[in-house]
Amino acid sequence: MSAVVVTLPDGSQRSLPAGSTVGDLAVSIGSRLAKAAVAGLLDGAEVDLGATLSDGALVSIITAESEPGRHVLRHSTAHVLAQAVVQLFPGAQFSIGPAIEDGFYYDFELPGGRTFNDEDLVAIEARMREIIRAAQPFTRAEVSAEEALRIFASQRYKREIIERVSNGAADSSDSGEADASGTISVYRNSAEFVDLCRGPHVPTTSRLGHFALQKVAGAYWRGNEKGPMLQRIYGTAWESDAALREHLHRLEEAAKRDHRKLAQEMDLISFPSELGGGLAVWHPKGAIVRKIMEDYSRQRHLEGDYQFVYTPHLANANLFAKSGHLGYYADGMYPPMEMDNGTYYMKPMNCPMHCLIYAGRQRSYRELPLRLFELGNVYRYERAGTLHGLLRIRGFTQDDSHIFCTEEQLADEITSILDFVLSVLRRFGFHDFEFNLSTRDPAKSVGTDGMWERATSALREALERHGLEYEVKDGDAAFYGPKIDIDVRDAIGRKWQLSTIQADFNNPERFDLEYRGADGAMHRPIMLHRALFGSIERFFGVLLEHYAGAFPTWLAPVQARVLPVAAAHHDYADTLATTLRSRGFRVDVVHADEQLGKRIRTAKVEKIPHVLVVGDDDVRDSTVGVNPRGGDVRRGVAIADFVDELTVEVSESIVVEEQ
RNA sequence: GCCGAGUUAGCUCAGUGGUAGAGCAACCGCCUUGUAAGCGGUAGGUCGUGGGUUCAAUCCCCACACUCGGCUCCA
Repeated sequence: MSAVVVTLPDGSQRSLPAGSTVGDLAVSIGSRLAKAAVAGLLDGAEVDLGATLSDGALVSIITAESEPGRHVLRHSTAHVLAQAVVQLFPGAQFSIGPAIEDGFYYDFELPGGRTFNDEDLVAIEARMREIIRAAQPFTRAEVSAEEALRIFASQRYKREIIERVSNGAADSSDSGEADASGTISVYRNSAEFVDLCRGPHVPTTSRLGHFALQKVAGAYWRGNEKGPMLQRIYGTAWESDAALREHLHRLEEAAKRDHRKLAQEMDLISFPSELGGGLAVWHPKGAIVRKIMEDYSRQRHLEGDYQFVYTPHLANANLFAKSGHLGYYADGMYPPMEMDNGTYYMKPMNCPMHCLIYAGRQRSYRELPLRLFELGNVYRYERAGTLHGLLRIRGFTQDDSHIFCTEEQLADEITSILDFVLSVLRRFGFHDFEFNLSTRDPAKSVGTDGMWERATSALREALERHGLEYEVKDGDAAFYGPKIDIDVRDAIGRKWQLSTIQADFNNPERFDLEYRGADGAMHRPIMLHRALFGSIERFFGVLLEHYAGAFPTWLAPVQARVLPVAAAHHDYADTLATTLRSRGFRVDVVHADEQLGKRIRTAKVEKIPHVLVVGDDDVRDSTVGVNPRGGDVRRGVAIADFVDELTVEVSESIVVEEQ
């Protein structure tokens, strides 16, 4: 009997009888590995455990605890979901069902336009568990397009995928169903259920089970909003019940940080429906935090040699025609207003107006880089279904700057902007960044190849000077130039896109911007768009979630609350508050109309950084009892000492994590 | 914009084809408080808005507004 020799990831070699499978290899290595195995990697390609080993292959085992392994579990669970739906809803069309981050989904179309409801999910989940208990094997077969079309004769979406694959027209939206080589494979896991799939899958449904169905949602077939709307069921699946529970717990924790909930509870911001969708009002406690953010931003921009400008909310349509916004983004703008001398629009961006300021007089190379800065209010008509608290809003404020510079200055300027951005974001408690470089989409862009190349390489150079890792997003740039987007990770690891630095050679052309060079000739400047917070509203929402409402002391709406133990201490408490306010701190007092324990609890629930309790001892000794958020109570602290501590804490923006 | 689910007291939520309830908050008393919920009472709602069905609608139907979960979009 002949043998195959394969190489493992550690470089060691193993010999197995010819015809052995990846699963046999796992068994030969060890029983624990065999138990954890869900698929294999054979010469770089993911395969089923049942795949036959080829001589000389490089093989590794994919286990359930790895991300690729969970991906397999999730994908297989999606198949079981489709099988359950097809059984429970005869005539259901099933389209695609990929694994996604933390879970999976599957898209269906039910006969007669029926939709899923919550009870359906319960029934579907029960049926899935029956299928899993039945330990049905996933059996792979490769078939011809003709045979696949016959197998899926009653499944219009599957037929469409098969036709695209066999025409060589498959794209990323077909991934998971078939591979780009045009090989069509199907997986059968019972007599009555077969699905079109590239694989790999777990060997039997018994390997699944640590899953939960989560929600139903509409989703367009192939993501095309002109196409049919399918019913999507989302679920999550893990390698163990412990991992599943942990994931569900993480979701609960994230829900507790929801900025909309916190904004309501903490009386920071609201969205009165009388005002209209996507429009927020800032209540006093939200507004003071915003003011501090803005004051800090202004201070940093002054230090950074930016010049402040102000521009109106409305502008004549001619301006937006000139800037190209009406051509490219009219759908995202509020509808026009007809006025006596023309048509006006709410501004969706500040840049056209900043261009007018630049163009207002002749400019010299000696003025460049010219950095204009504005906290500019803009209005964008976001479609009704896309609004999302402060994170997607129709009226917002950009910390917007437009920098006009020469092409030679570009790389230096971007380099210093990167320093500036990261320094500001760190002050707000973000330390984990990811950078994306978006490049040209030739189908949707203006400017010459040379300009795009030079601007893109300037952005790249700035990233590389800082030694920053970055991902290139091909074709993601705006129509007017390449950009760097900066994502941050928050306290619980979620990613938020915040800052952006964008090169623009379109607006300088459109506005015919020029400067007199050292050579005496006129030259065209390059413009950079740059926002750090992006939108103040959105940034505030992200901060709320990042800190779970427990703002660091420098940002907290109320930095300290004074609680007199009894009415006899009211005067002392009021005097203490006045003293602290005179030192620039935000302090309030709650008199002894309720018991102390109750008032302390209220202050803690409000996440106030310092609760100051004053009683007889304090009146006698000019001291204060300090109860910090997340720290230990100290009695008898001298007022002067507390003022010093608070001063240091605010200036160093020490973050006191909530317990 | 599309699919689905919602909207009841200031907040969080029960509830019913015969015009509504809890907890917290508010207000008023009592308690005089030393580090995370003291006790009692009072008040508070055109049940999102507008139509329709019905003897009767907060409940059923339709439209609209807003919210939520997705899809699509995001300069």
